[in-house]
Amino acid sequence: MTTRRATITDVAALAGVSIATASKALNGRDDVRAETRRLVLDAAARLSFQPNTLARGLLSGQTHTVGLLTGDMVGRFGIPVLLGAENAFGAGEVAVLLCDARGDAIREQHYLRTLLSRRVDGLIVVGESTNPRPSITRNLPVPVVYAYAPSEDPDDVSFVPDDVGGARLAVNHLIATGRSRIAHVTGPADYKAATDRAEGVRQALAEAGLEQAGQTLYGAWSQRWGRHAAEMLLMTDPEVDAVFCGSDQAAAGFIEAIRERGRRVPDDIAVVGYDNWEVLSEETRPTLTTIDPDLEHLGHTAAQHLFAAIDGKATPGVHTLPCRLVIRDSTAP
Amino acid sequence: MTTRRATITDVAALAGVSIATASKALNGRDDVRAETRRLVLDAAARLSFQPNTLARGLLSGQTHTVGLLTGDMVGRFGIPVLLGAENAFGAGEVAVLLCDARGDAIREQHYLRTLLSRRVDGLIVVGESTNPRPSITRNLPVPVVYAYAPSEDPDDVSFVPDDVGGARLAVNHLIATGRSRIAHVTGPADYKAATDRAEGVRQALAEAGLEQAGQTLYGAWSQRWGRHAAEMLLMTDPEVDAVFCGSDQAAAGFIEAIRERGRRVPDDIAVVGYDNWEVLSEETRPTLTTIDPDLEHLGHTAAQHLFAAIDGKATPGVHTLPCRLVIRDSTAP
DNA sequence: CTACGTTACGAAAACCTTTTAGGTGCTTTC
DNA sequence: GAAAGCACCTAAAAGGTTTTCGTAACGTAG
Repeated sequence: MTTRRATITDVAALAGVSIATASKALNGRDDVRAETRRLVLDAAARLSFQPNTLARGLLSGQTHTVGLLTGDMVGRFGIPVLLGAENAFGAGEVAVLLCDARGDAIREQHYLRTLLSRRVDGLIVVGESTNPRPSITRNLPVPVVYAYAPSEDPDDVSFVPDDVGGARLAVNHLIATGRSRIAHVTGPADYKAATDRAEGVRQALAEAGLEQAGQTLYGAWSQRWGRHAAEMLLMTDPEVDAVFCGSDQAAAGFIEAIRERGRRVPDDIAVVGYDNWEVLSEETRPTLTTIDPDLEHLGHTAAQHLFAAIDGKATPGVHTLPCRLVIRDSTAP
Repeated sequence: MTTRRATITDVAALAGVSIATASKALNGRDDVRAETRRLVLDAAARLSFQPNTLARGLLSGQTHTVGLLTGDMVGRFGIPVLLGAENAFGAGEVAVLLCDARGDAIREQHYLRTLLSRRVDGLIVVGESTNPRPSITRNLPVPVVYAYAPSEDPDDVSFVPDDVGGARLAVNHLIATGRSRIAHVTGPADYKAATDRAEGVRQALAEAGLEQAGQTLYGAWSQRWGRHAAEMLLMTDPEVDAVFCGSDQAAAGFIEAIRERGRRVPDDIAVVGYDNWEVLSEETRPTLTTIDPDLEHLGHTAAQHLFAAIDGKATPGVHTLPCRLVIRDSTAP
């Protein structure tokens, strides 16, 4: 099994040429006769030669490798971002070094050193919430792009989903389907995602000249909170005809609870969720209209801008990426 | 920002010693006076020197990098395995190159070449189901470990969860809490996970001298199927007093459907799920007793055995790792 | 004083590839 | 017939680090 791997020297020797010629033949450069090239290629194939990327990188200073530093991969939101990024890199012949710091700043520093000593060409930092996070860009010899969680430093390059816009999409859809008593149930108030979405609700209702039904109910992202919020809302605002929930989980709980109390969805109350987490949004009864933050696309975009930054064309600032409305049965007319 | 990075030559020059001495000082070898070492370390710190891992790897032939080749990361099961592996590697100063082949054999070959040309020390292949997958080990110059999906070649090193044992755990728990009319609802019959669990059910019931309530119901892994199966089961075997579901999703649907038909959980019917997918198992009412396949541990173990294989101590064969029973309210006595 | 051992350091080779700067033999041009 | 141009190839350097071996200085034993 572990026979020494063939080097370009072996290939050159077998082909009967110098290593310089072998290199040129293998890399498709001209200055080499067609017949000679065939000779070299044959030799390479016979030895199943694979160029040593390390040597190449050592020479060129470019490793075609990027570091993917995630704060906490256990959560649900980092994964699609990571996936989109990996996809974009893979297509560009760039390899991805994965580092999960697990929310530990010490570990993050450690990984950062590791990545730099491996001479990555760039870094992408994926957060688990949209709350801004400390910048690591200072004094770094490589470009950095932040995805999902933006950097606290506005001069860094960050990509975040447009939570305000997503909420507006949801509310406008509810208005368009004839609802006018619209409530908002969402996650903890210390999540920027929650306050941003609440702001989007405010904007959309104001533009339509409508009053929000009750206060925004901040709680948790869970199904349990959705059930609880439903009970509260049916007591305080019984005439509500639509609810926009800040997560699909809350929406699922909400639907479950109001169904048990005999309200029909969407006939009595229309419900919109957030995240388009399909294991939930396609399994509720009725299936759930929701906002898809398009995280895979976000990861992809972040990766592409990292490429640009590596080529010296950075685009500083916090870039906001649009969400999509996915209409299902919980708001059907 | 992009000032040239310091090399060991710069450090040596600043410290006024040769690069050989600098190297020895930095790597903690003896043959260097304490005072000289301090000089070198100071110089390194002042230049914020970071050794170039590429150069080191080129020389030693060891890159301290492993490839993580996943078949399809979109799914739910690969992620925890990957996480466990990443964790084990990170602790061992080994970096992880992440490649998601997205179920495409061509892409997998491409990634494989990439990884080999980057001179990874080893490879870990993470599958998305427990169905055996084609081996890639043939003629590879580095060791490979398969996690979750075993290799078709029994001489390879594979780690899989013990689905038979997990099912036995579930059924024995039901028997221990006094149930005797136990049914089994699970996923598609072309999943080894489904047939293995069905076999575990058969074994546990046989050992206890009990008959299974009805046939094993093969269907899907979804909530929808759980609901559907509940309706079928209440028709054909109304006296059933416990159900073991092959997934938490099916169990959630099952509970929902029988609650709507007035059966109480666990009083009338006890329910056990599979996967311990906490967003579901802790949100059902009542919360769900389930089998935790301990996938993070599986990934961790696979990584450790890859280390061993790199050191020449491979452990061929398919290794089966135990699952854990997590008791919650859906089976409480 | 010679022979030898020890300690601390330096010179140079090695790892593998790409690129630069020639070099050789041939054909074309005036 | 000489100069110039062309096509094809090679030697050597460069990239950053580790390691092996050599060397110098110094002390100790004979």
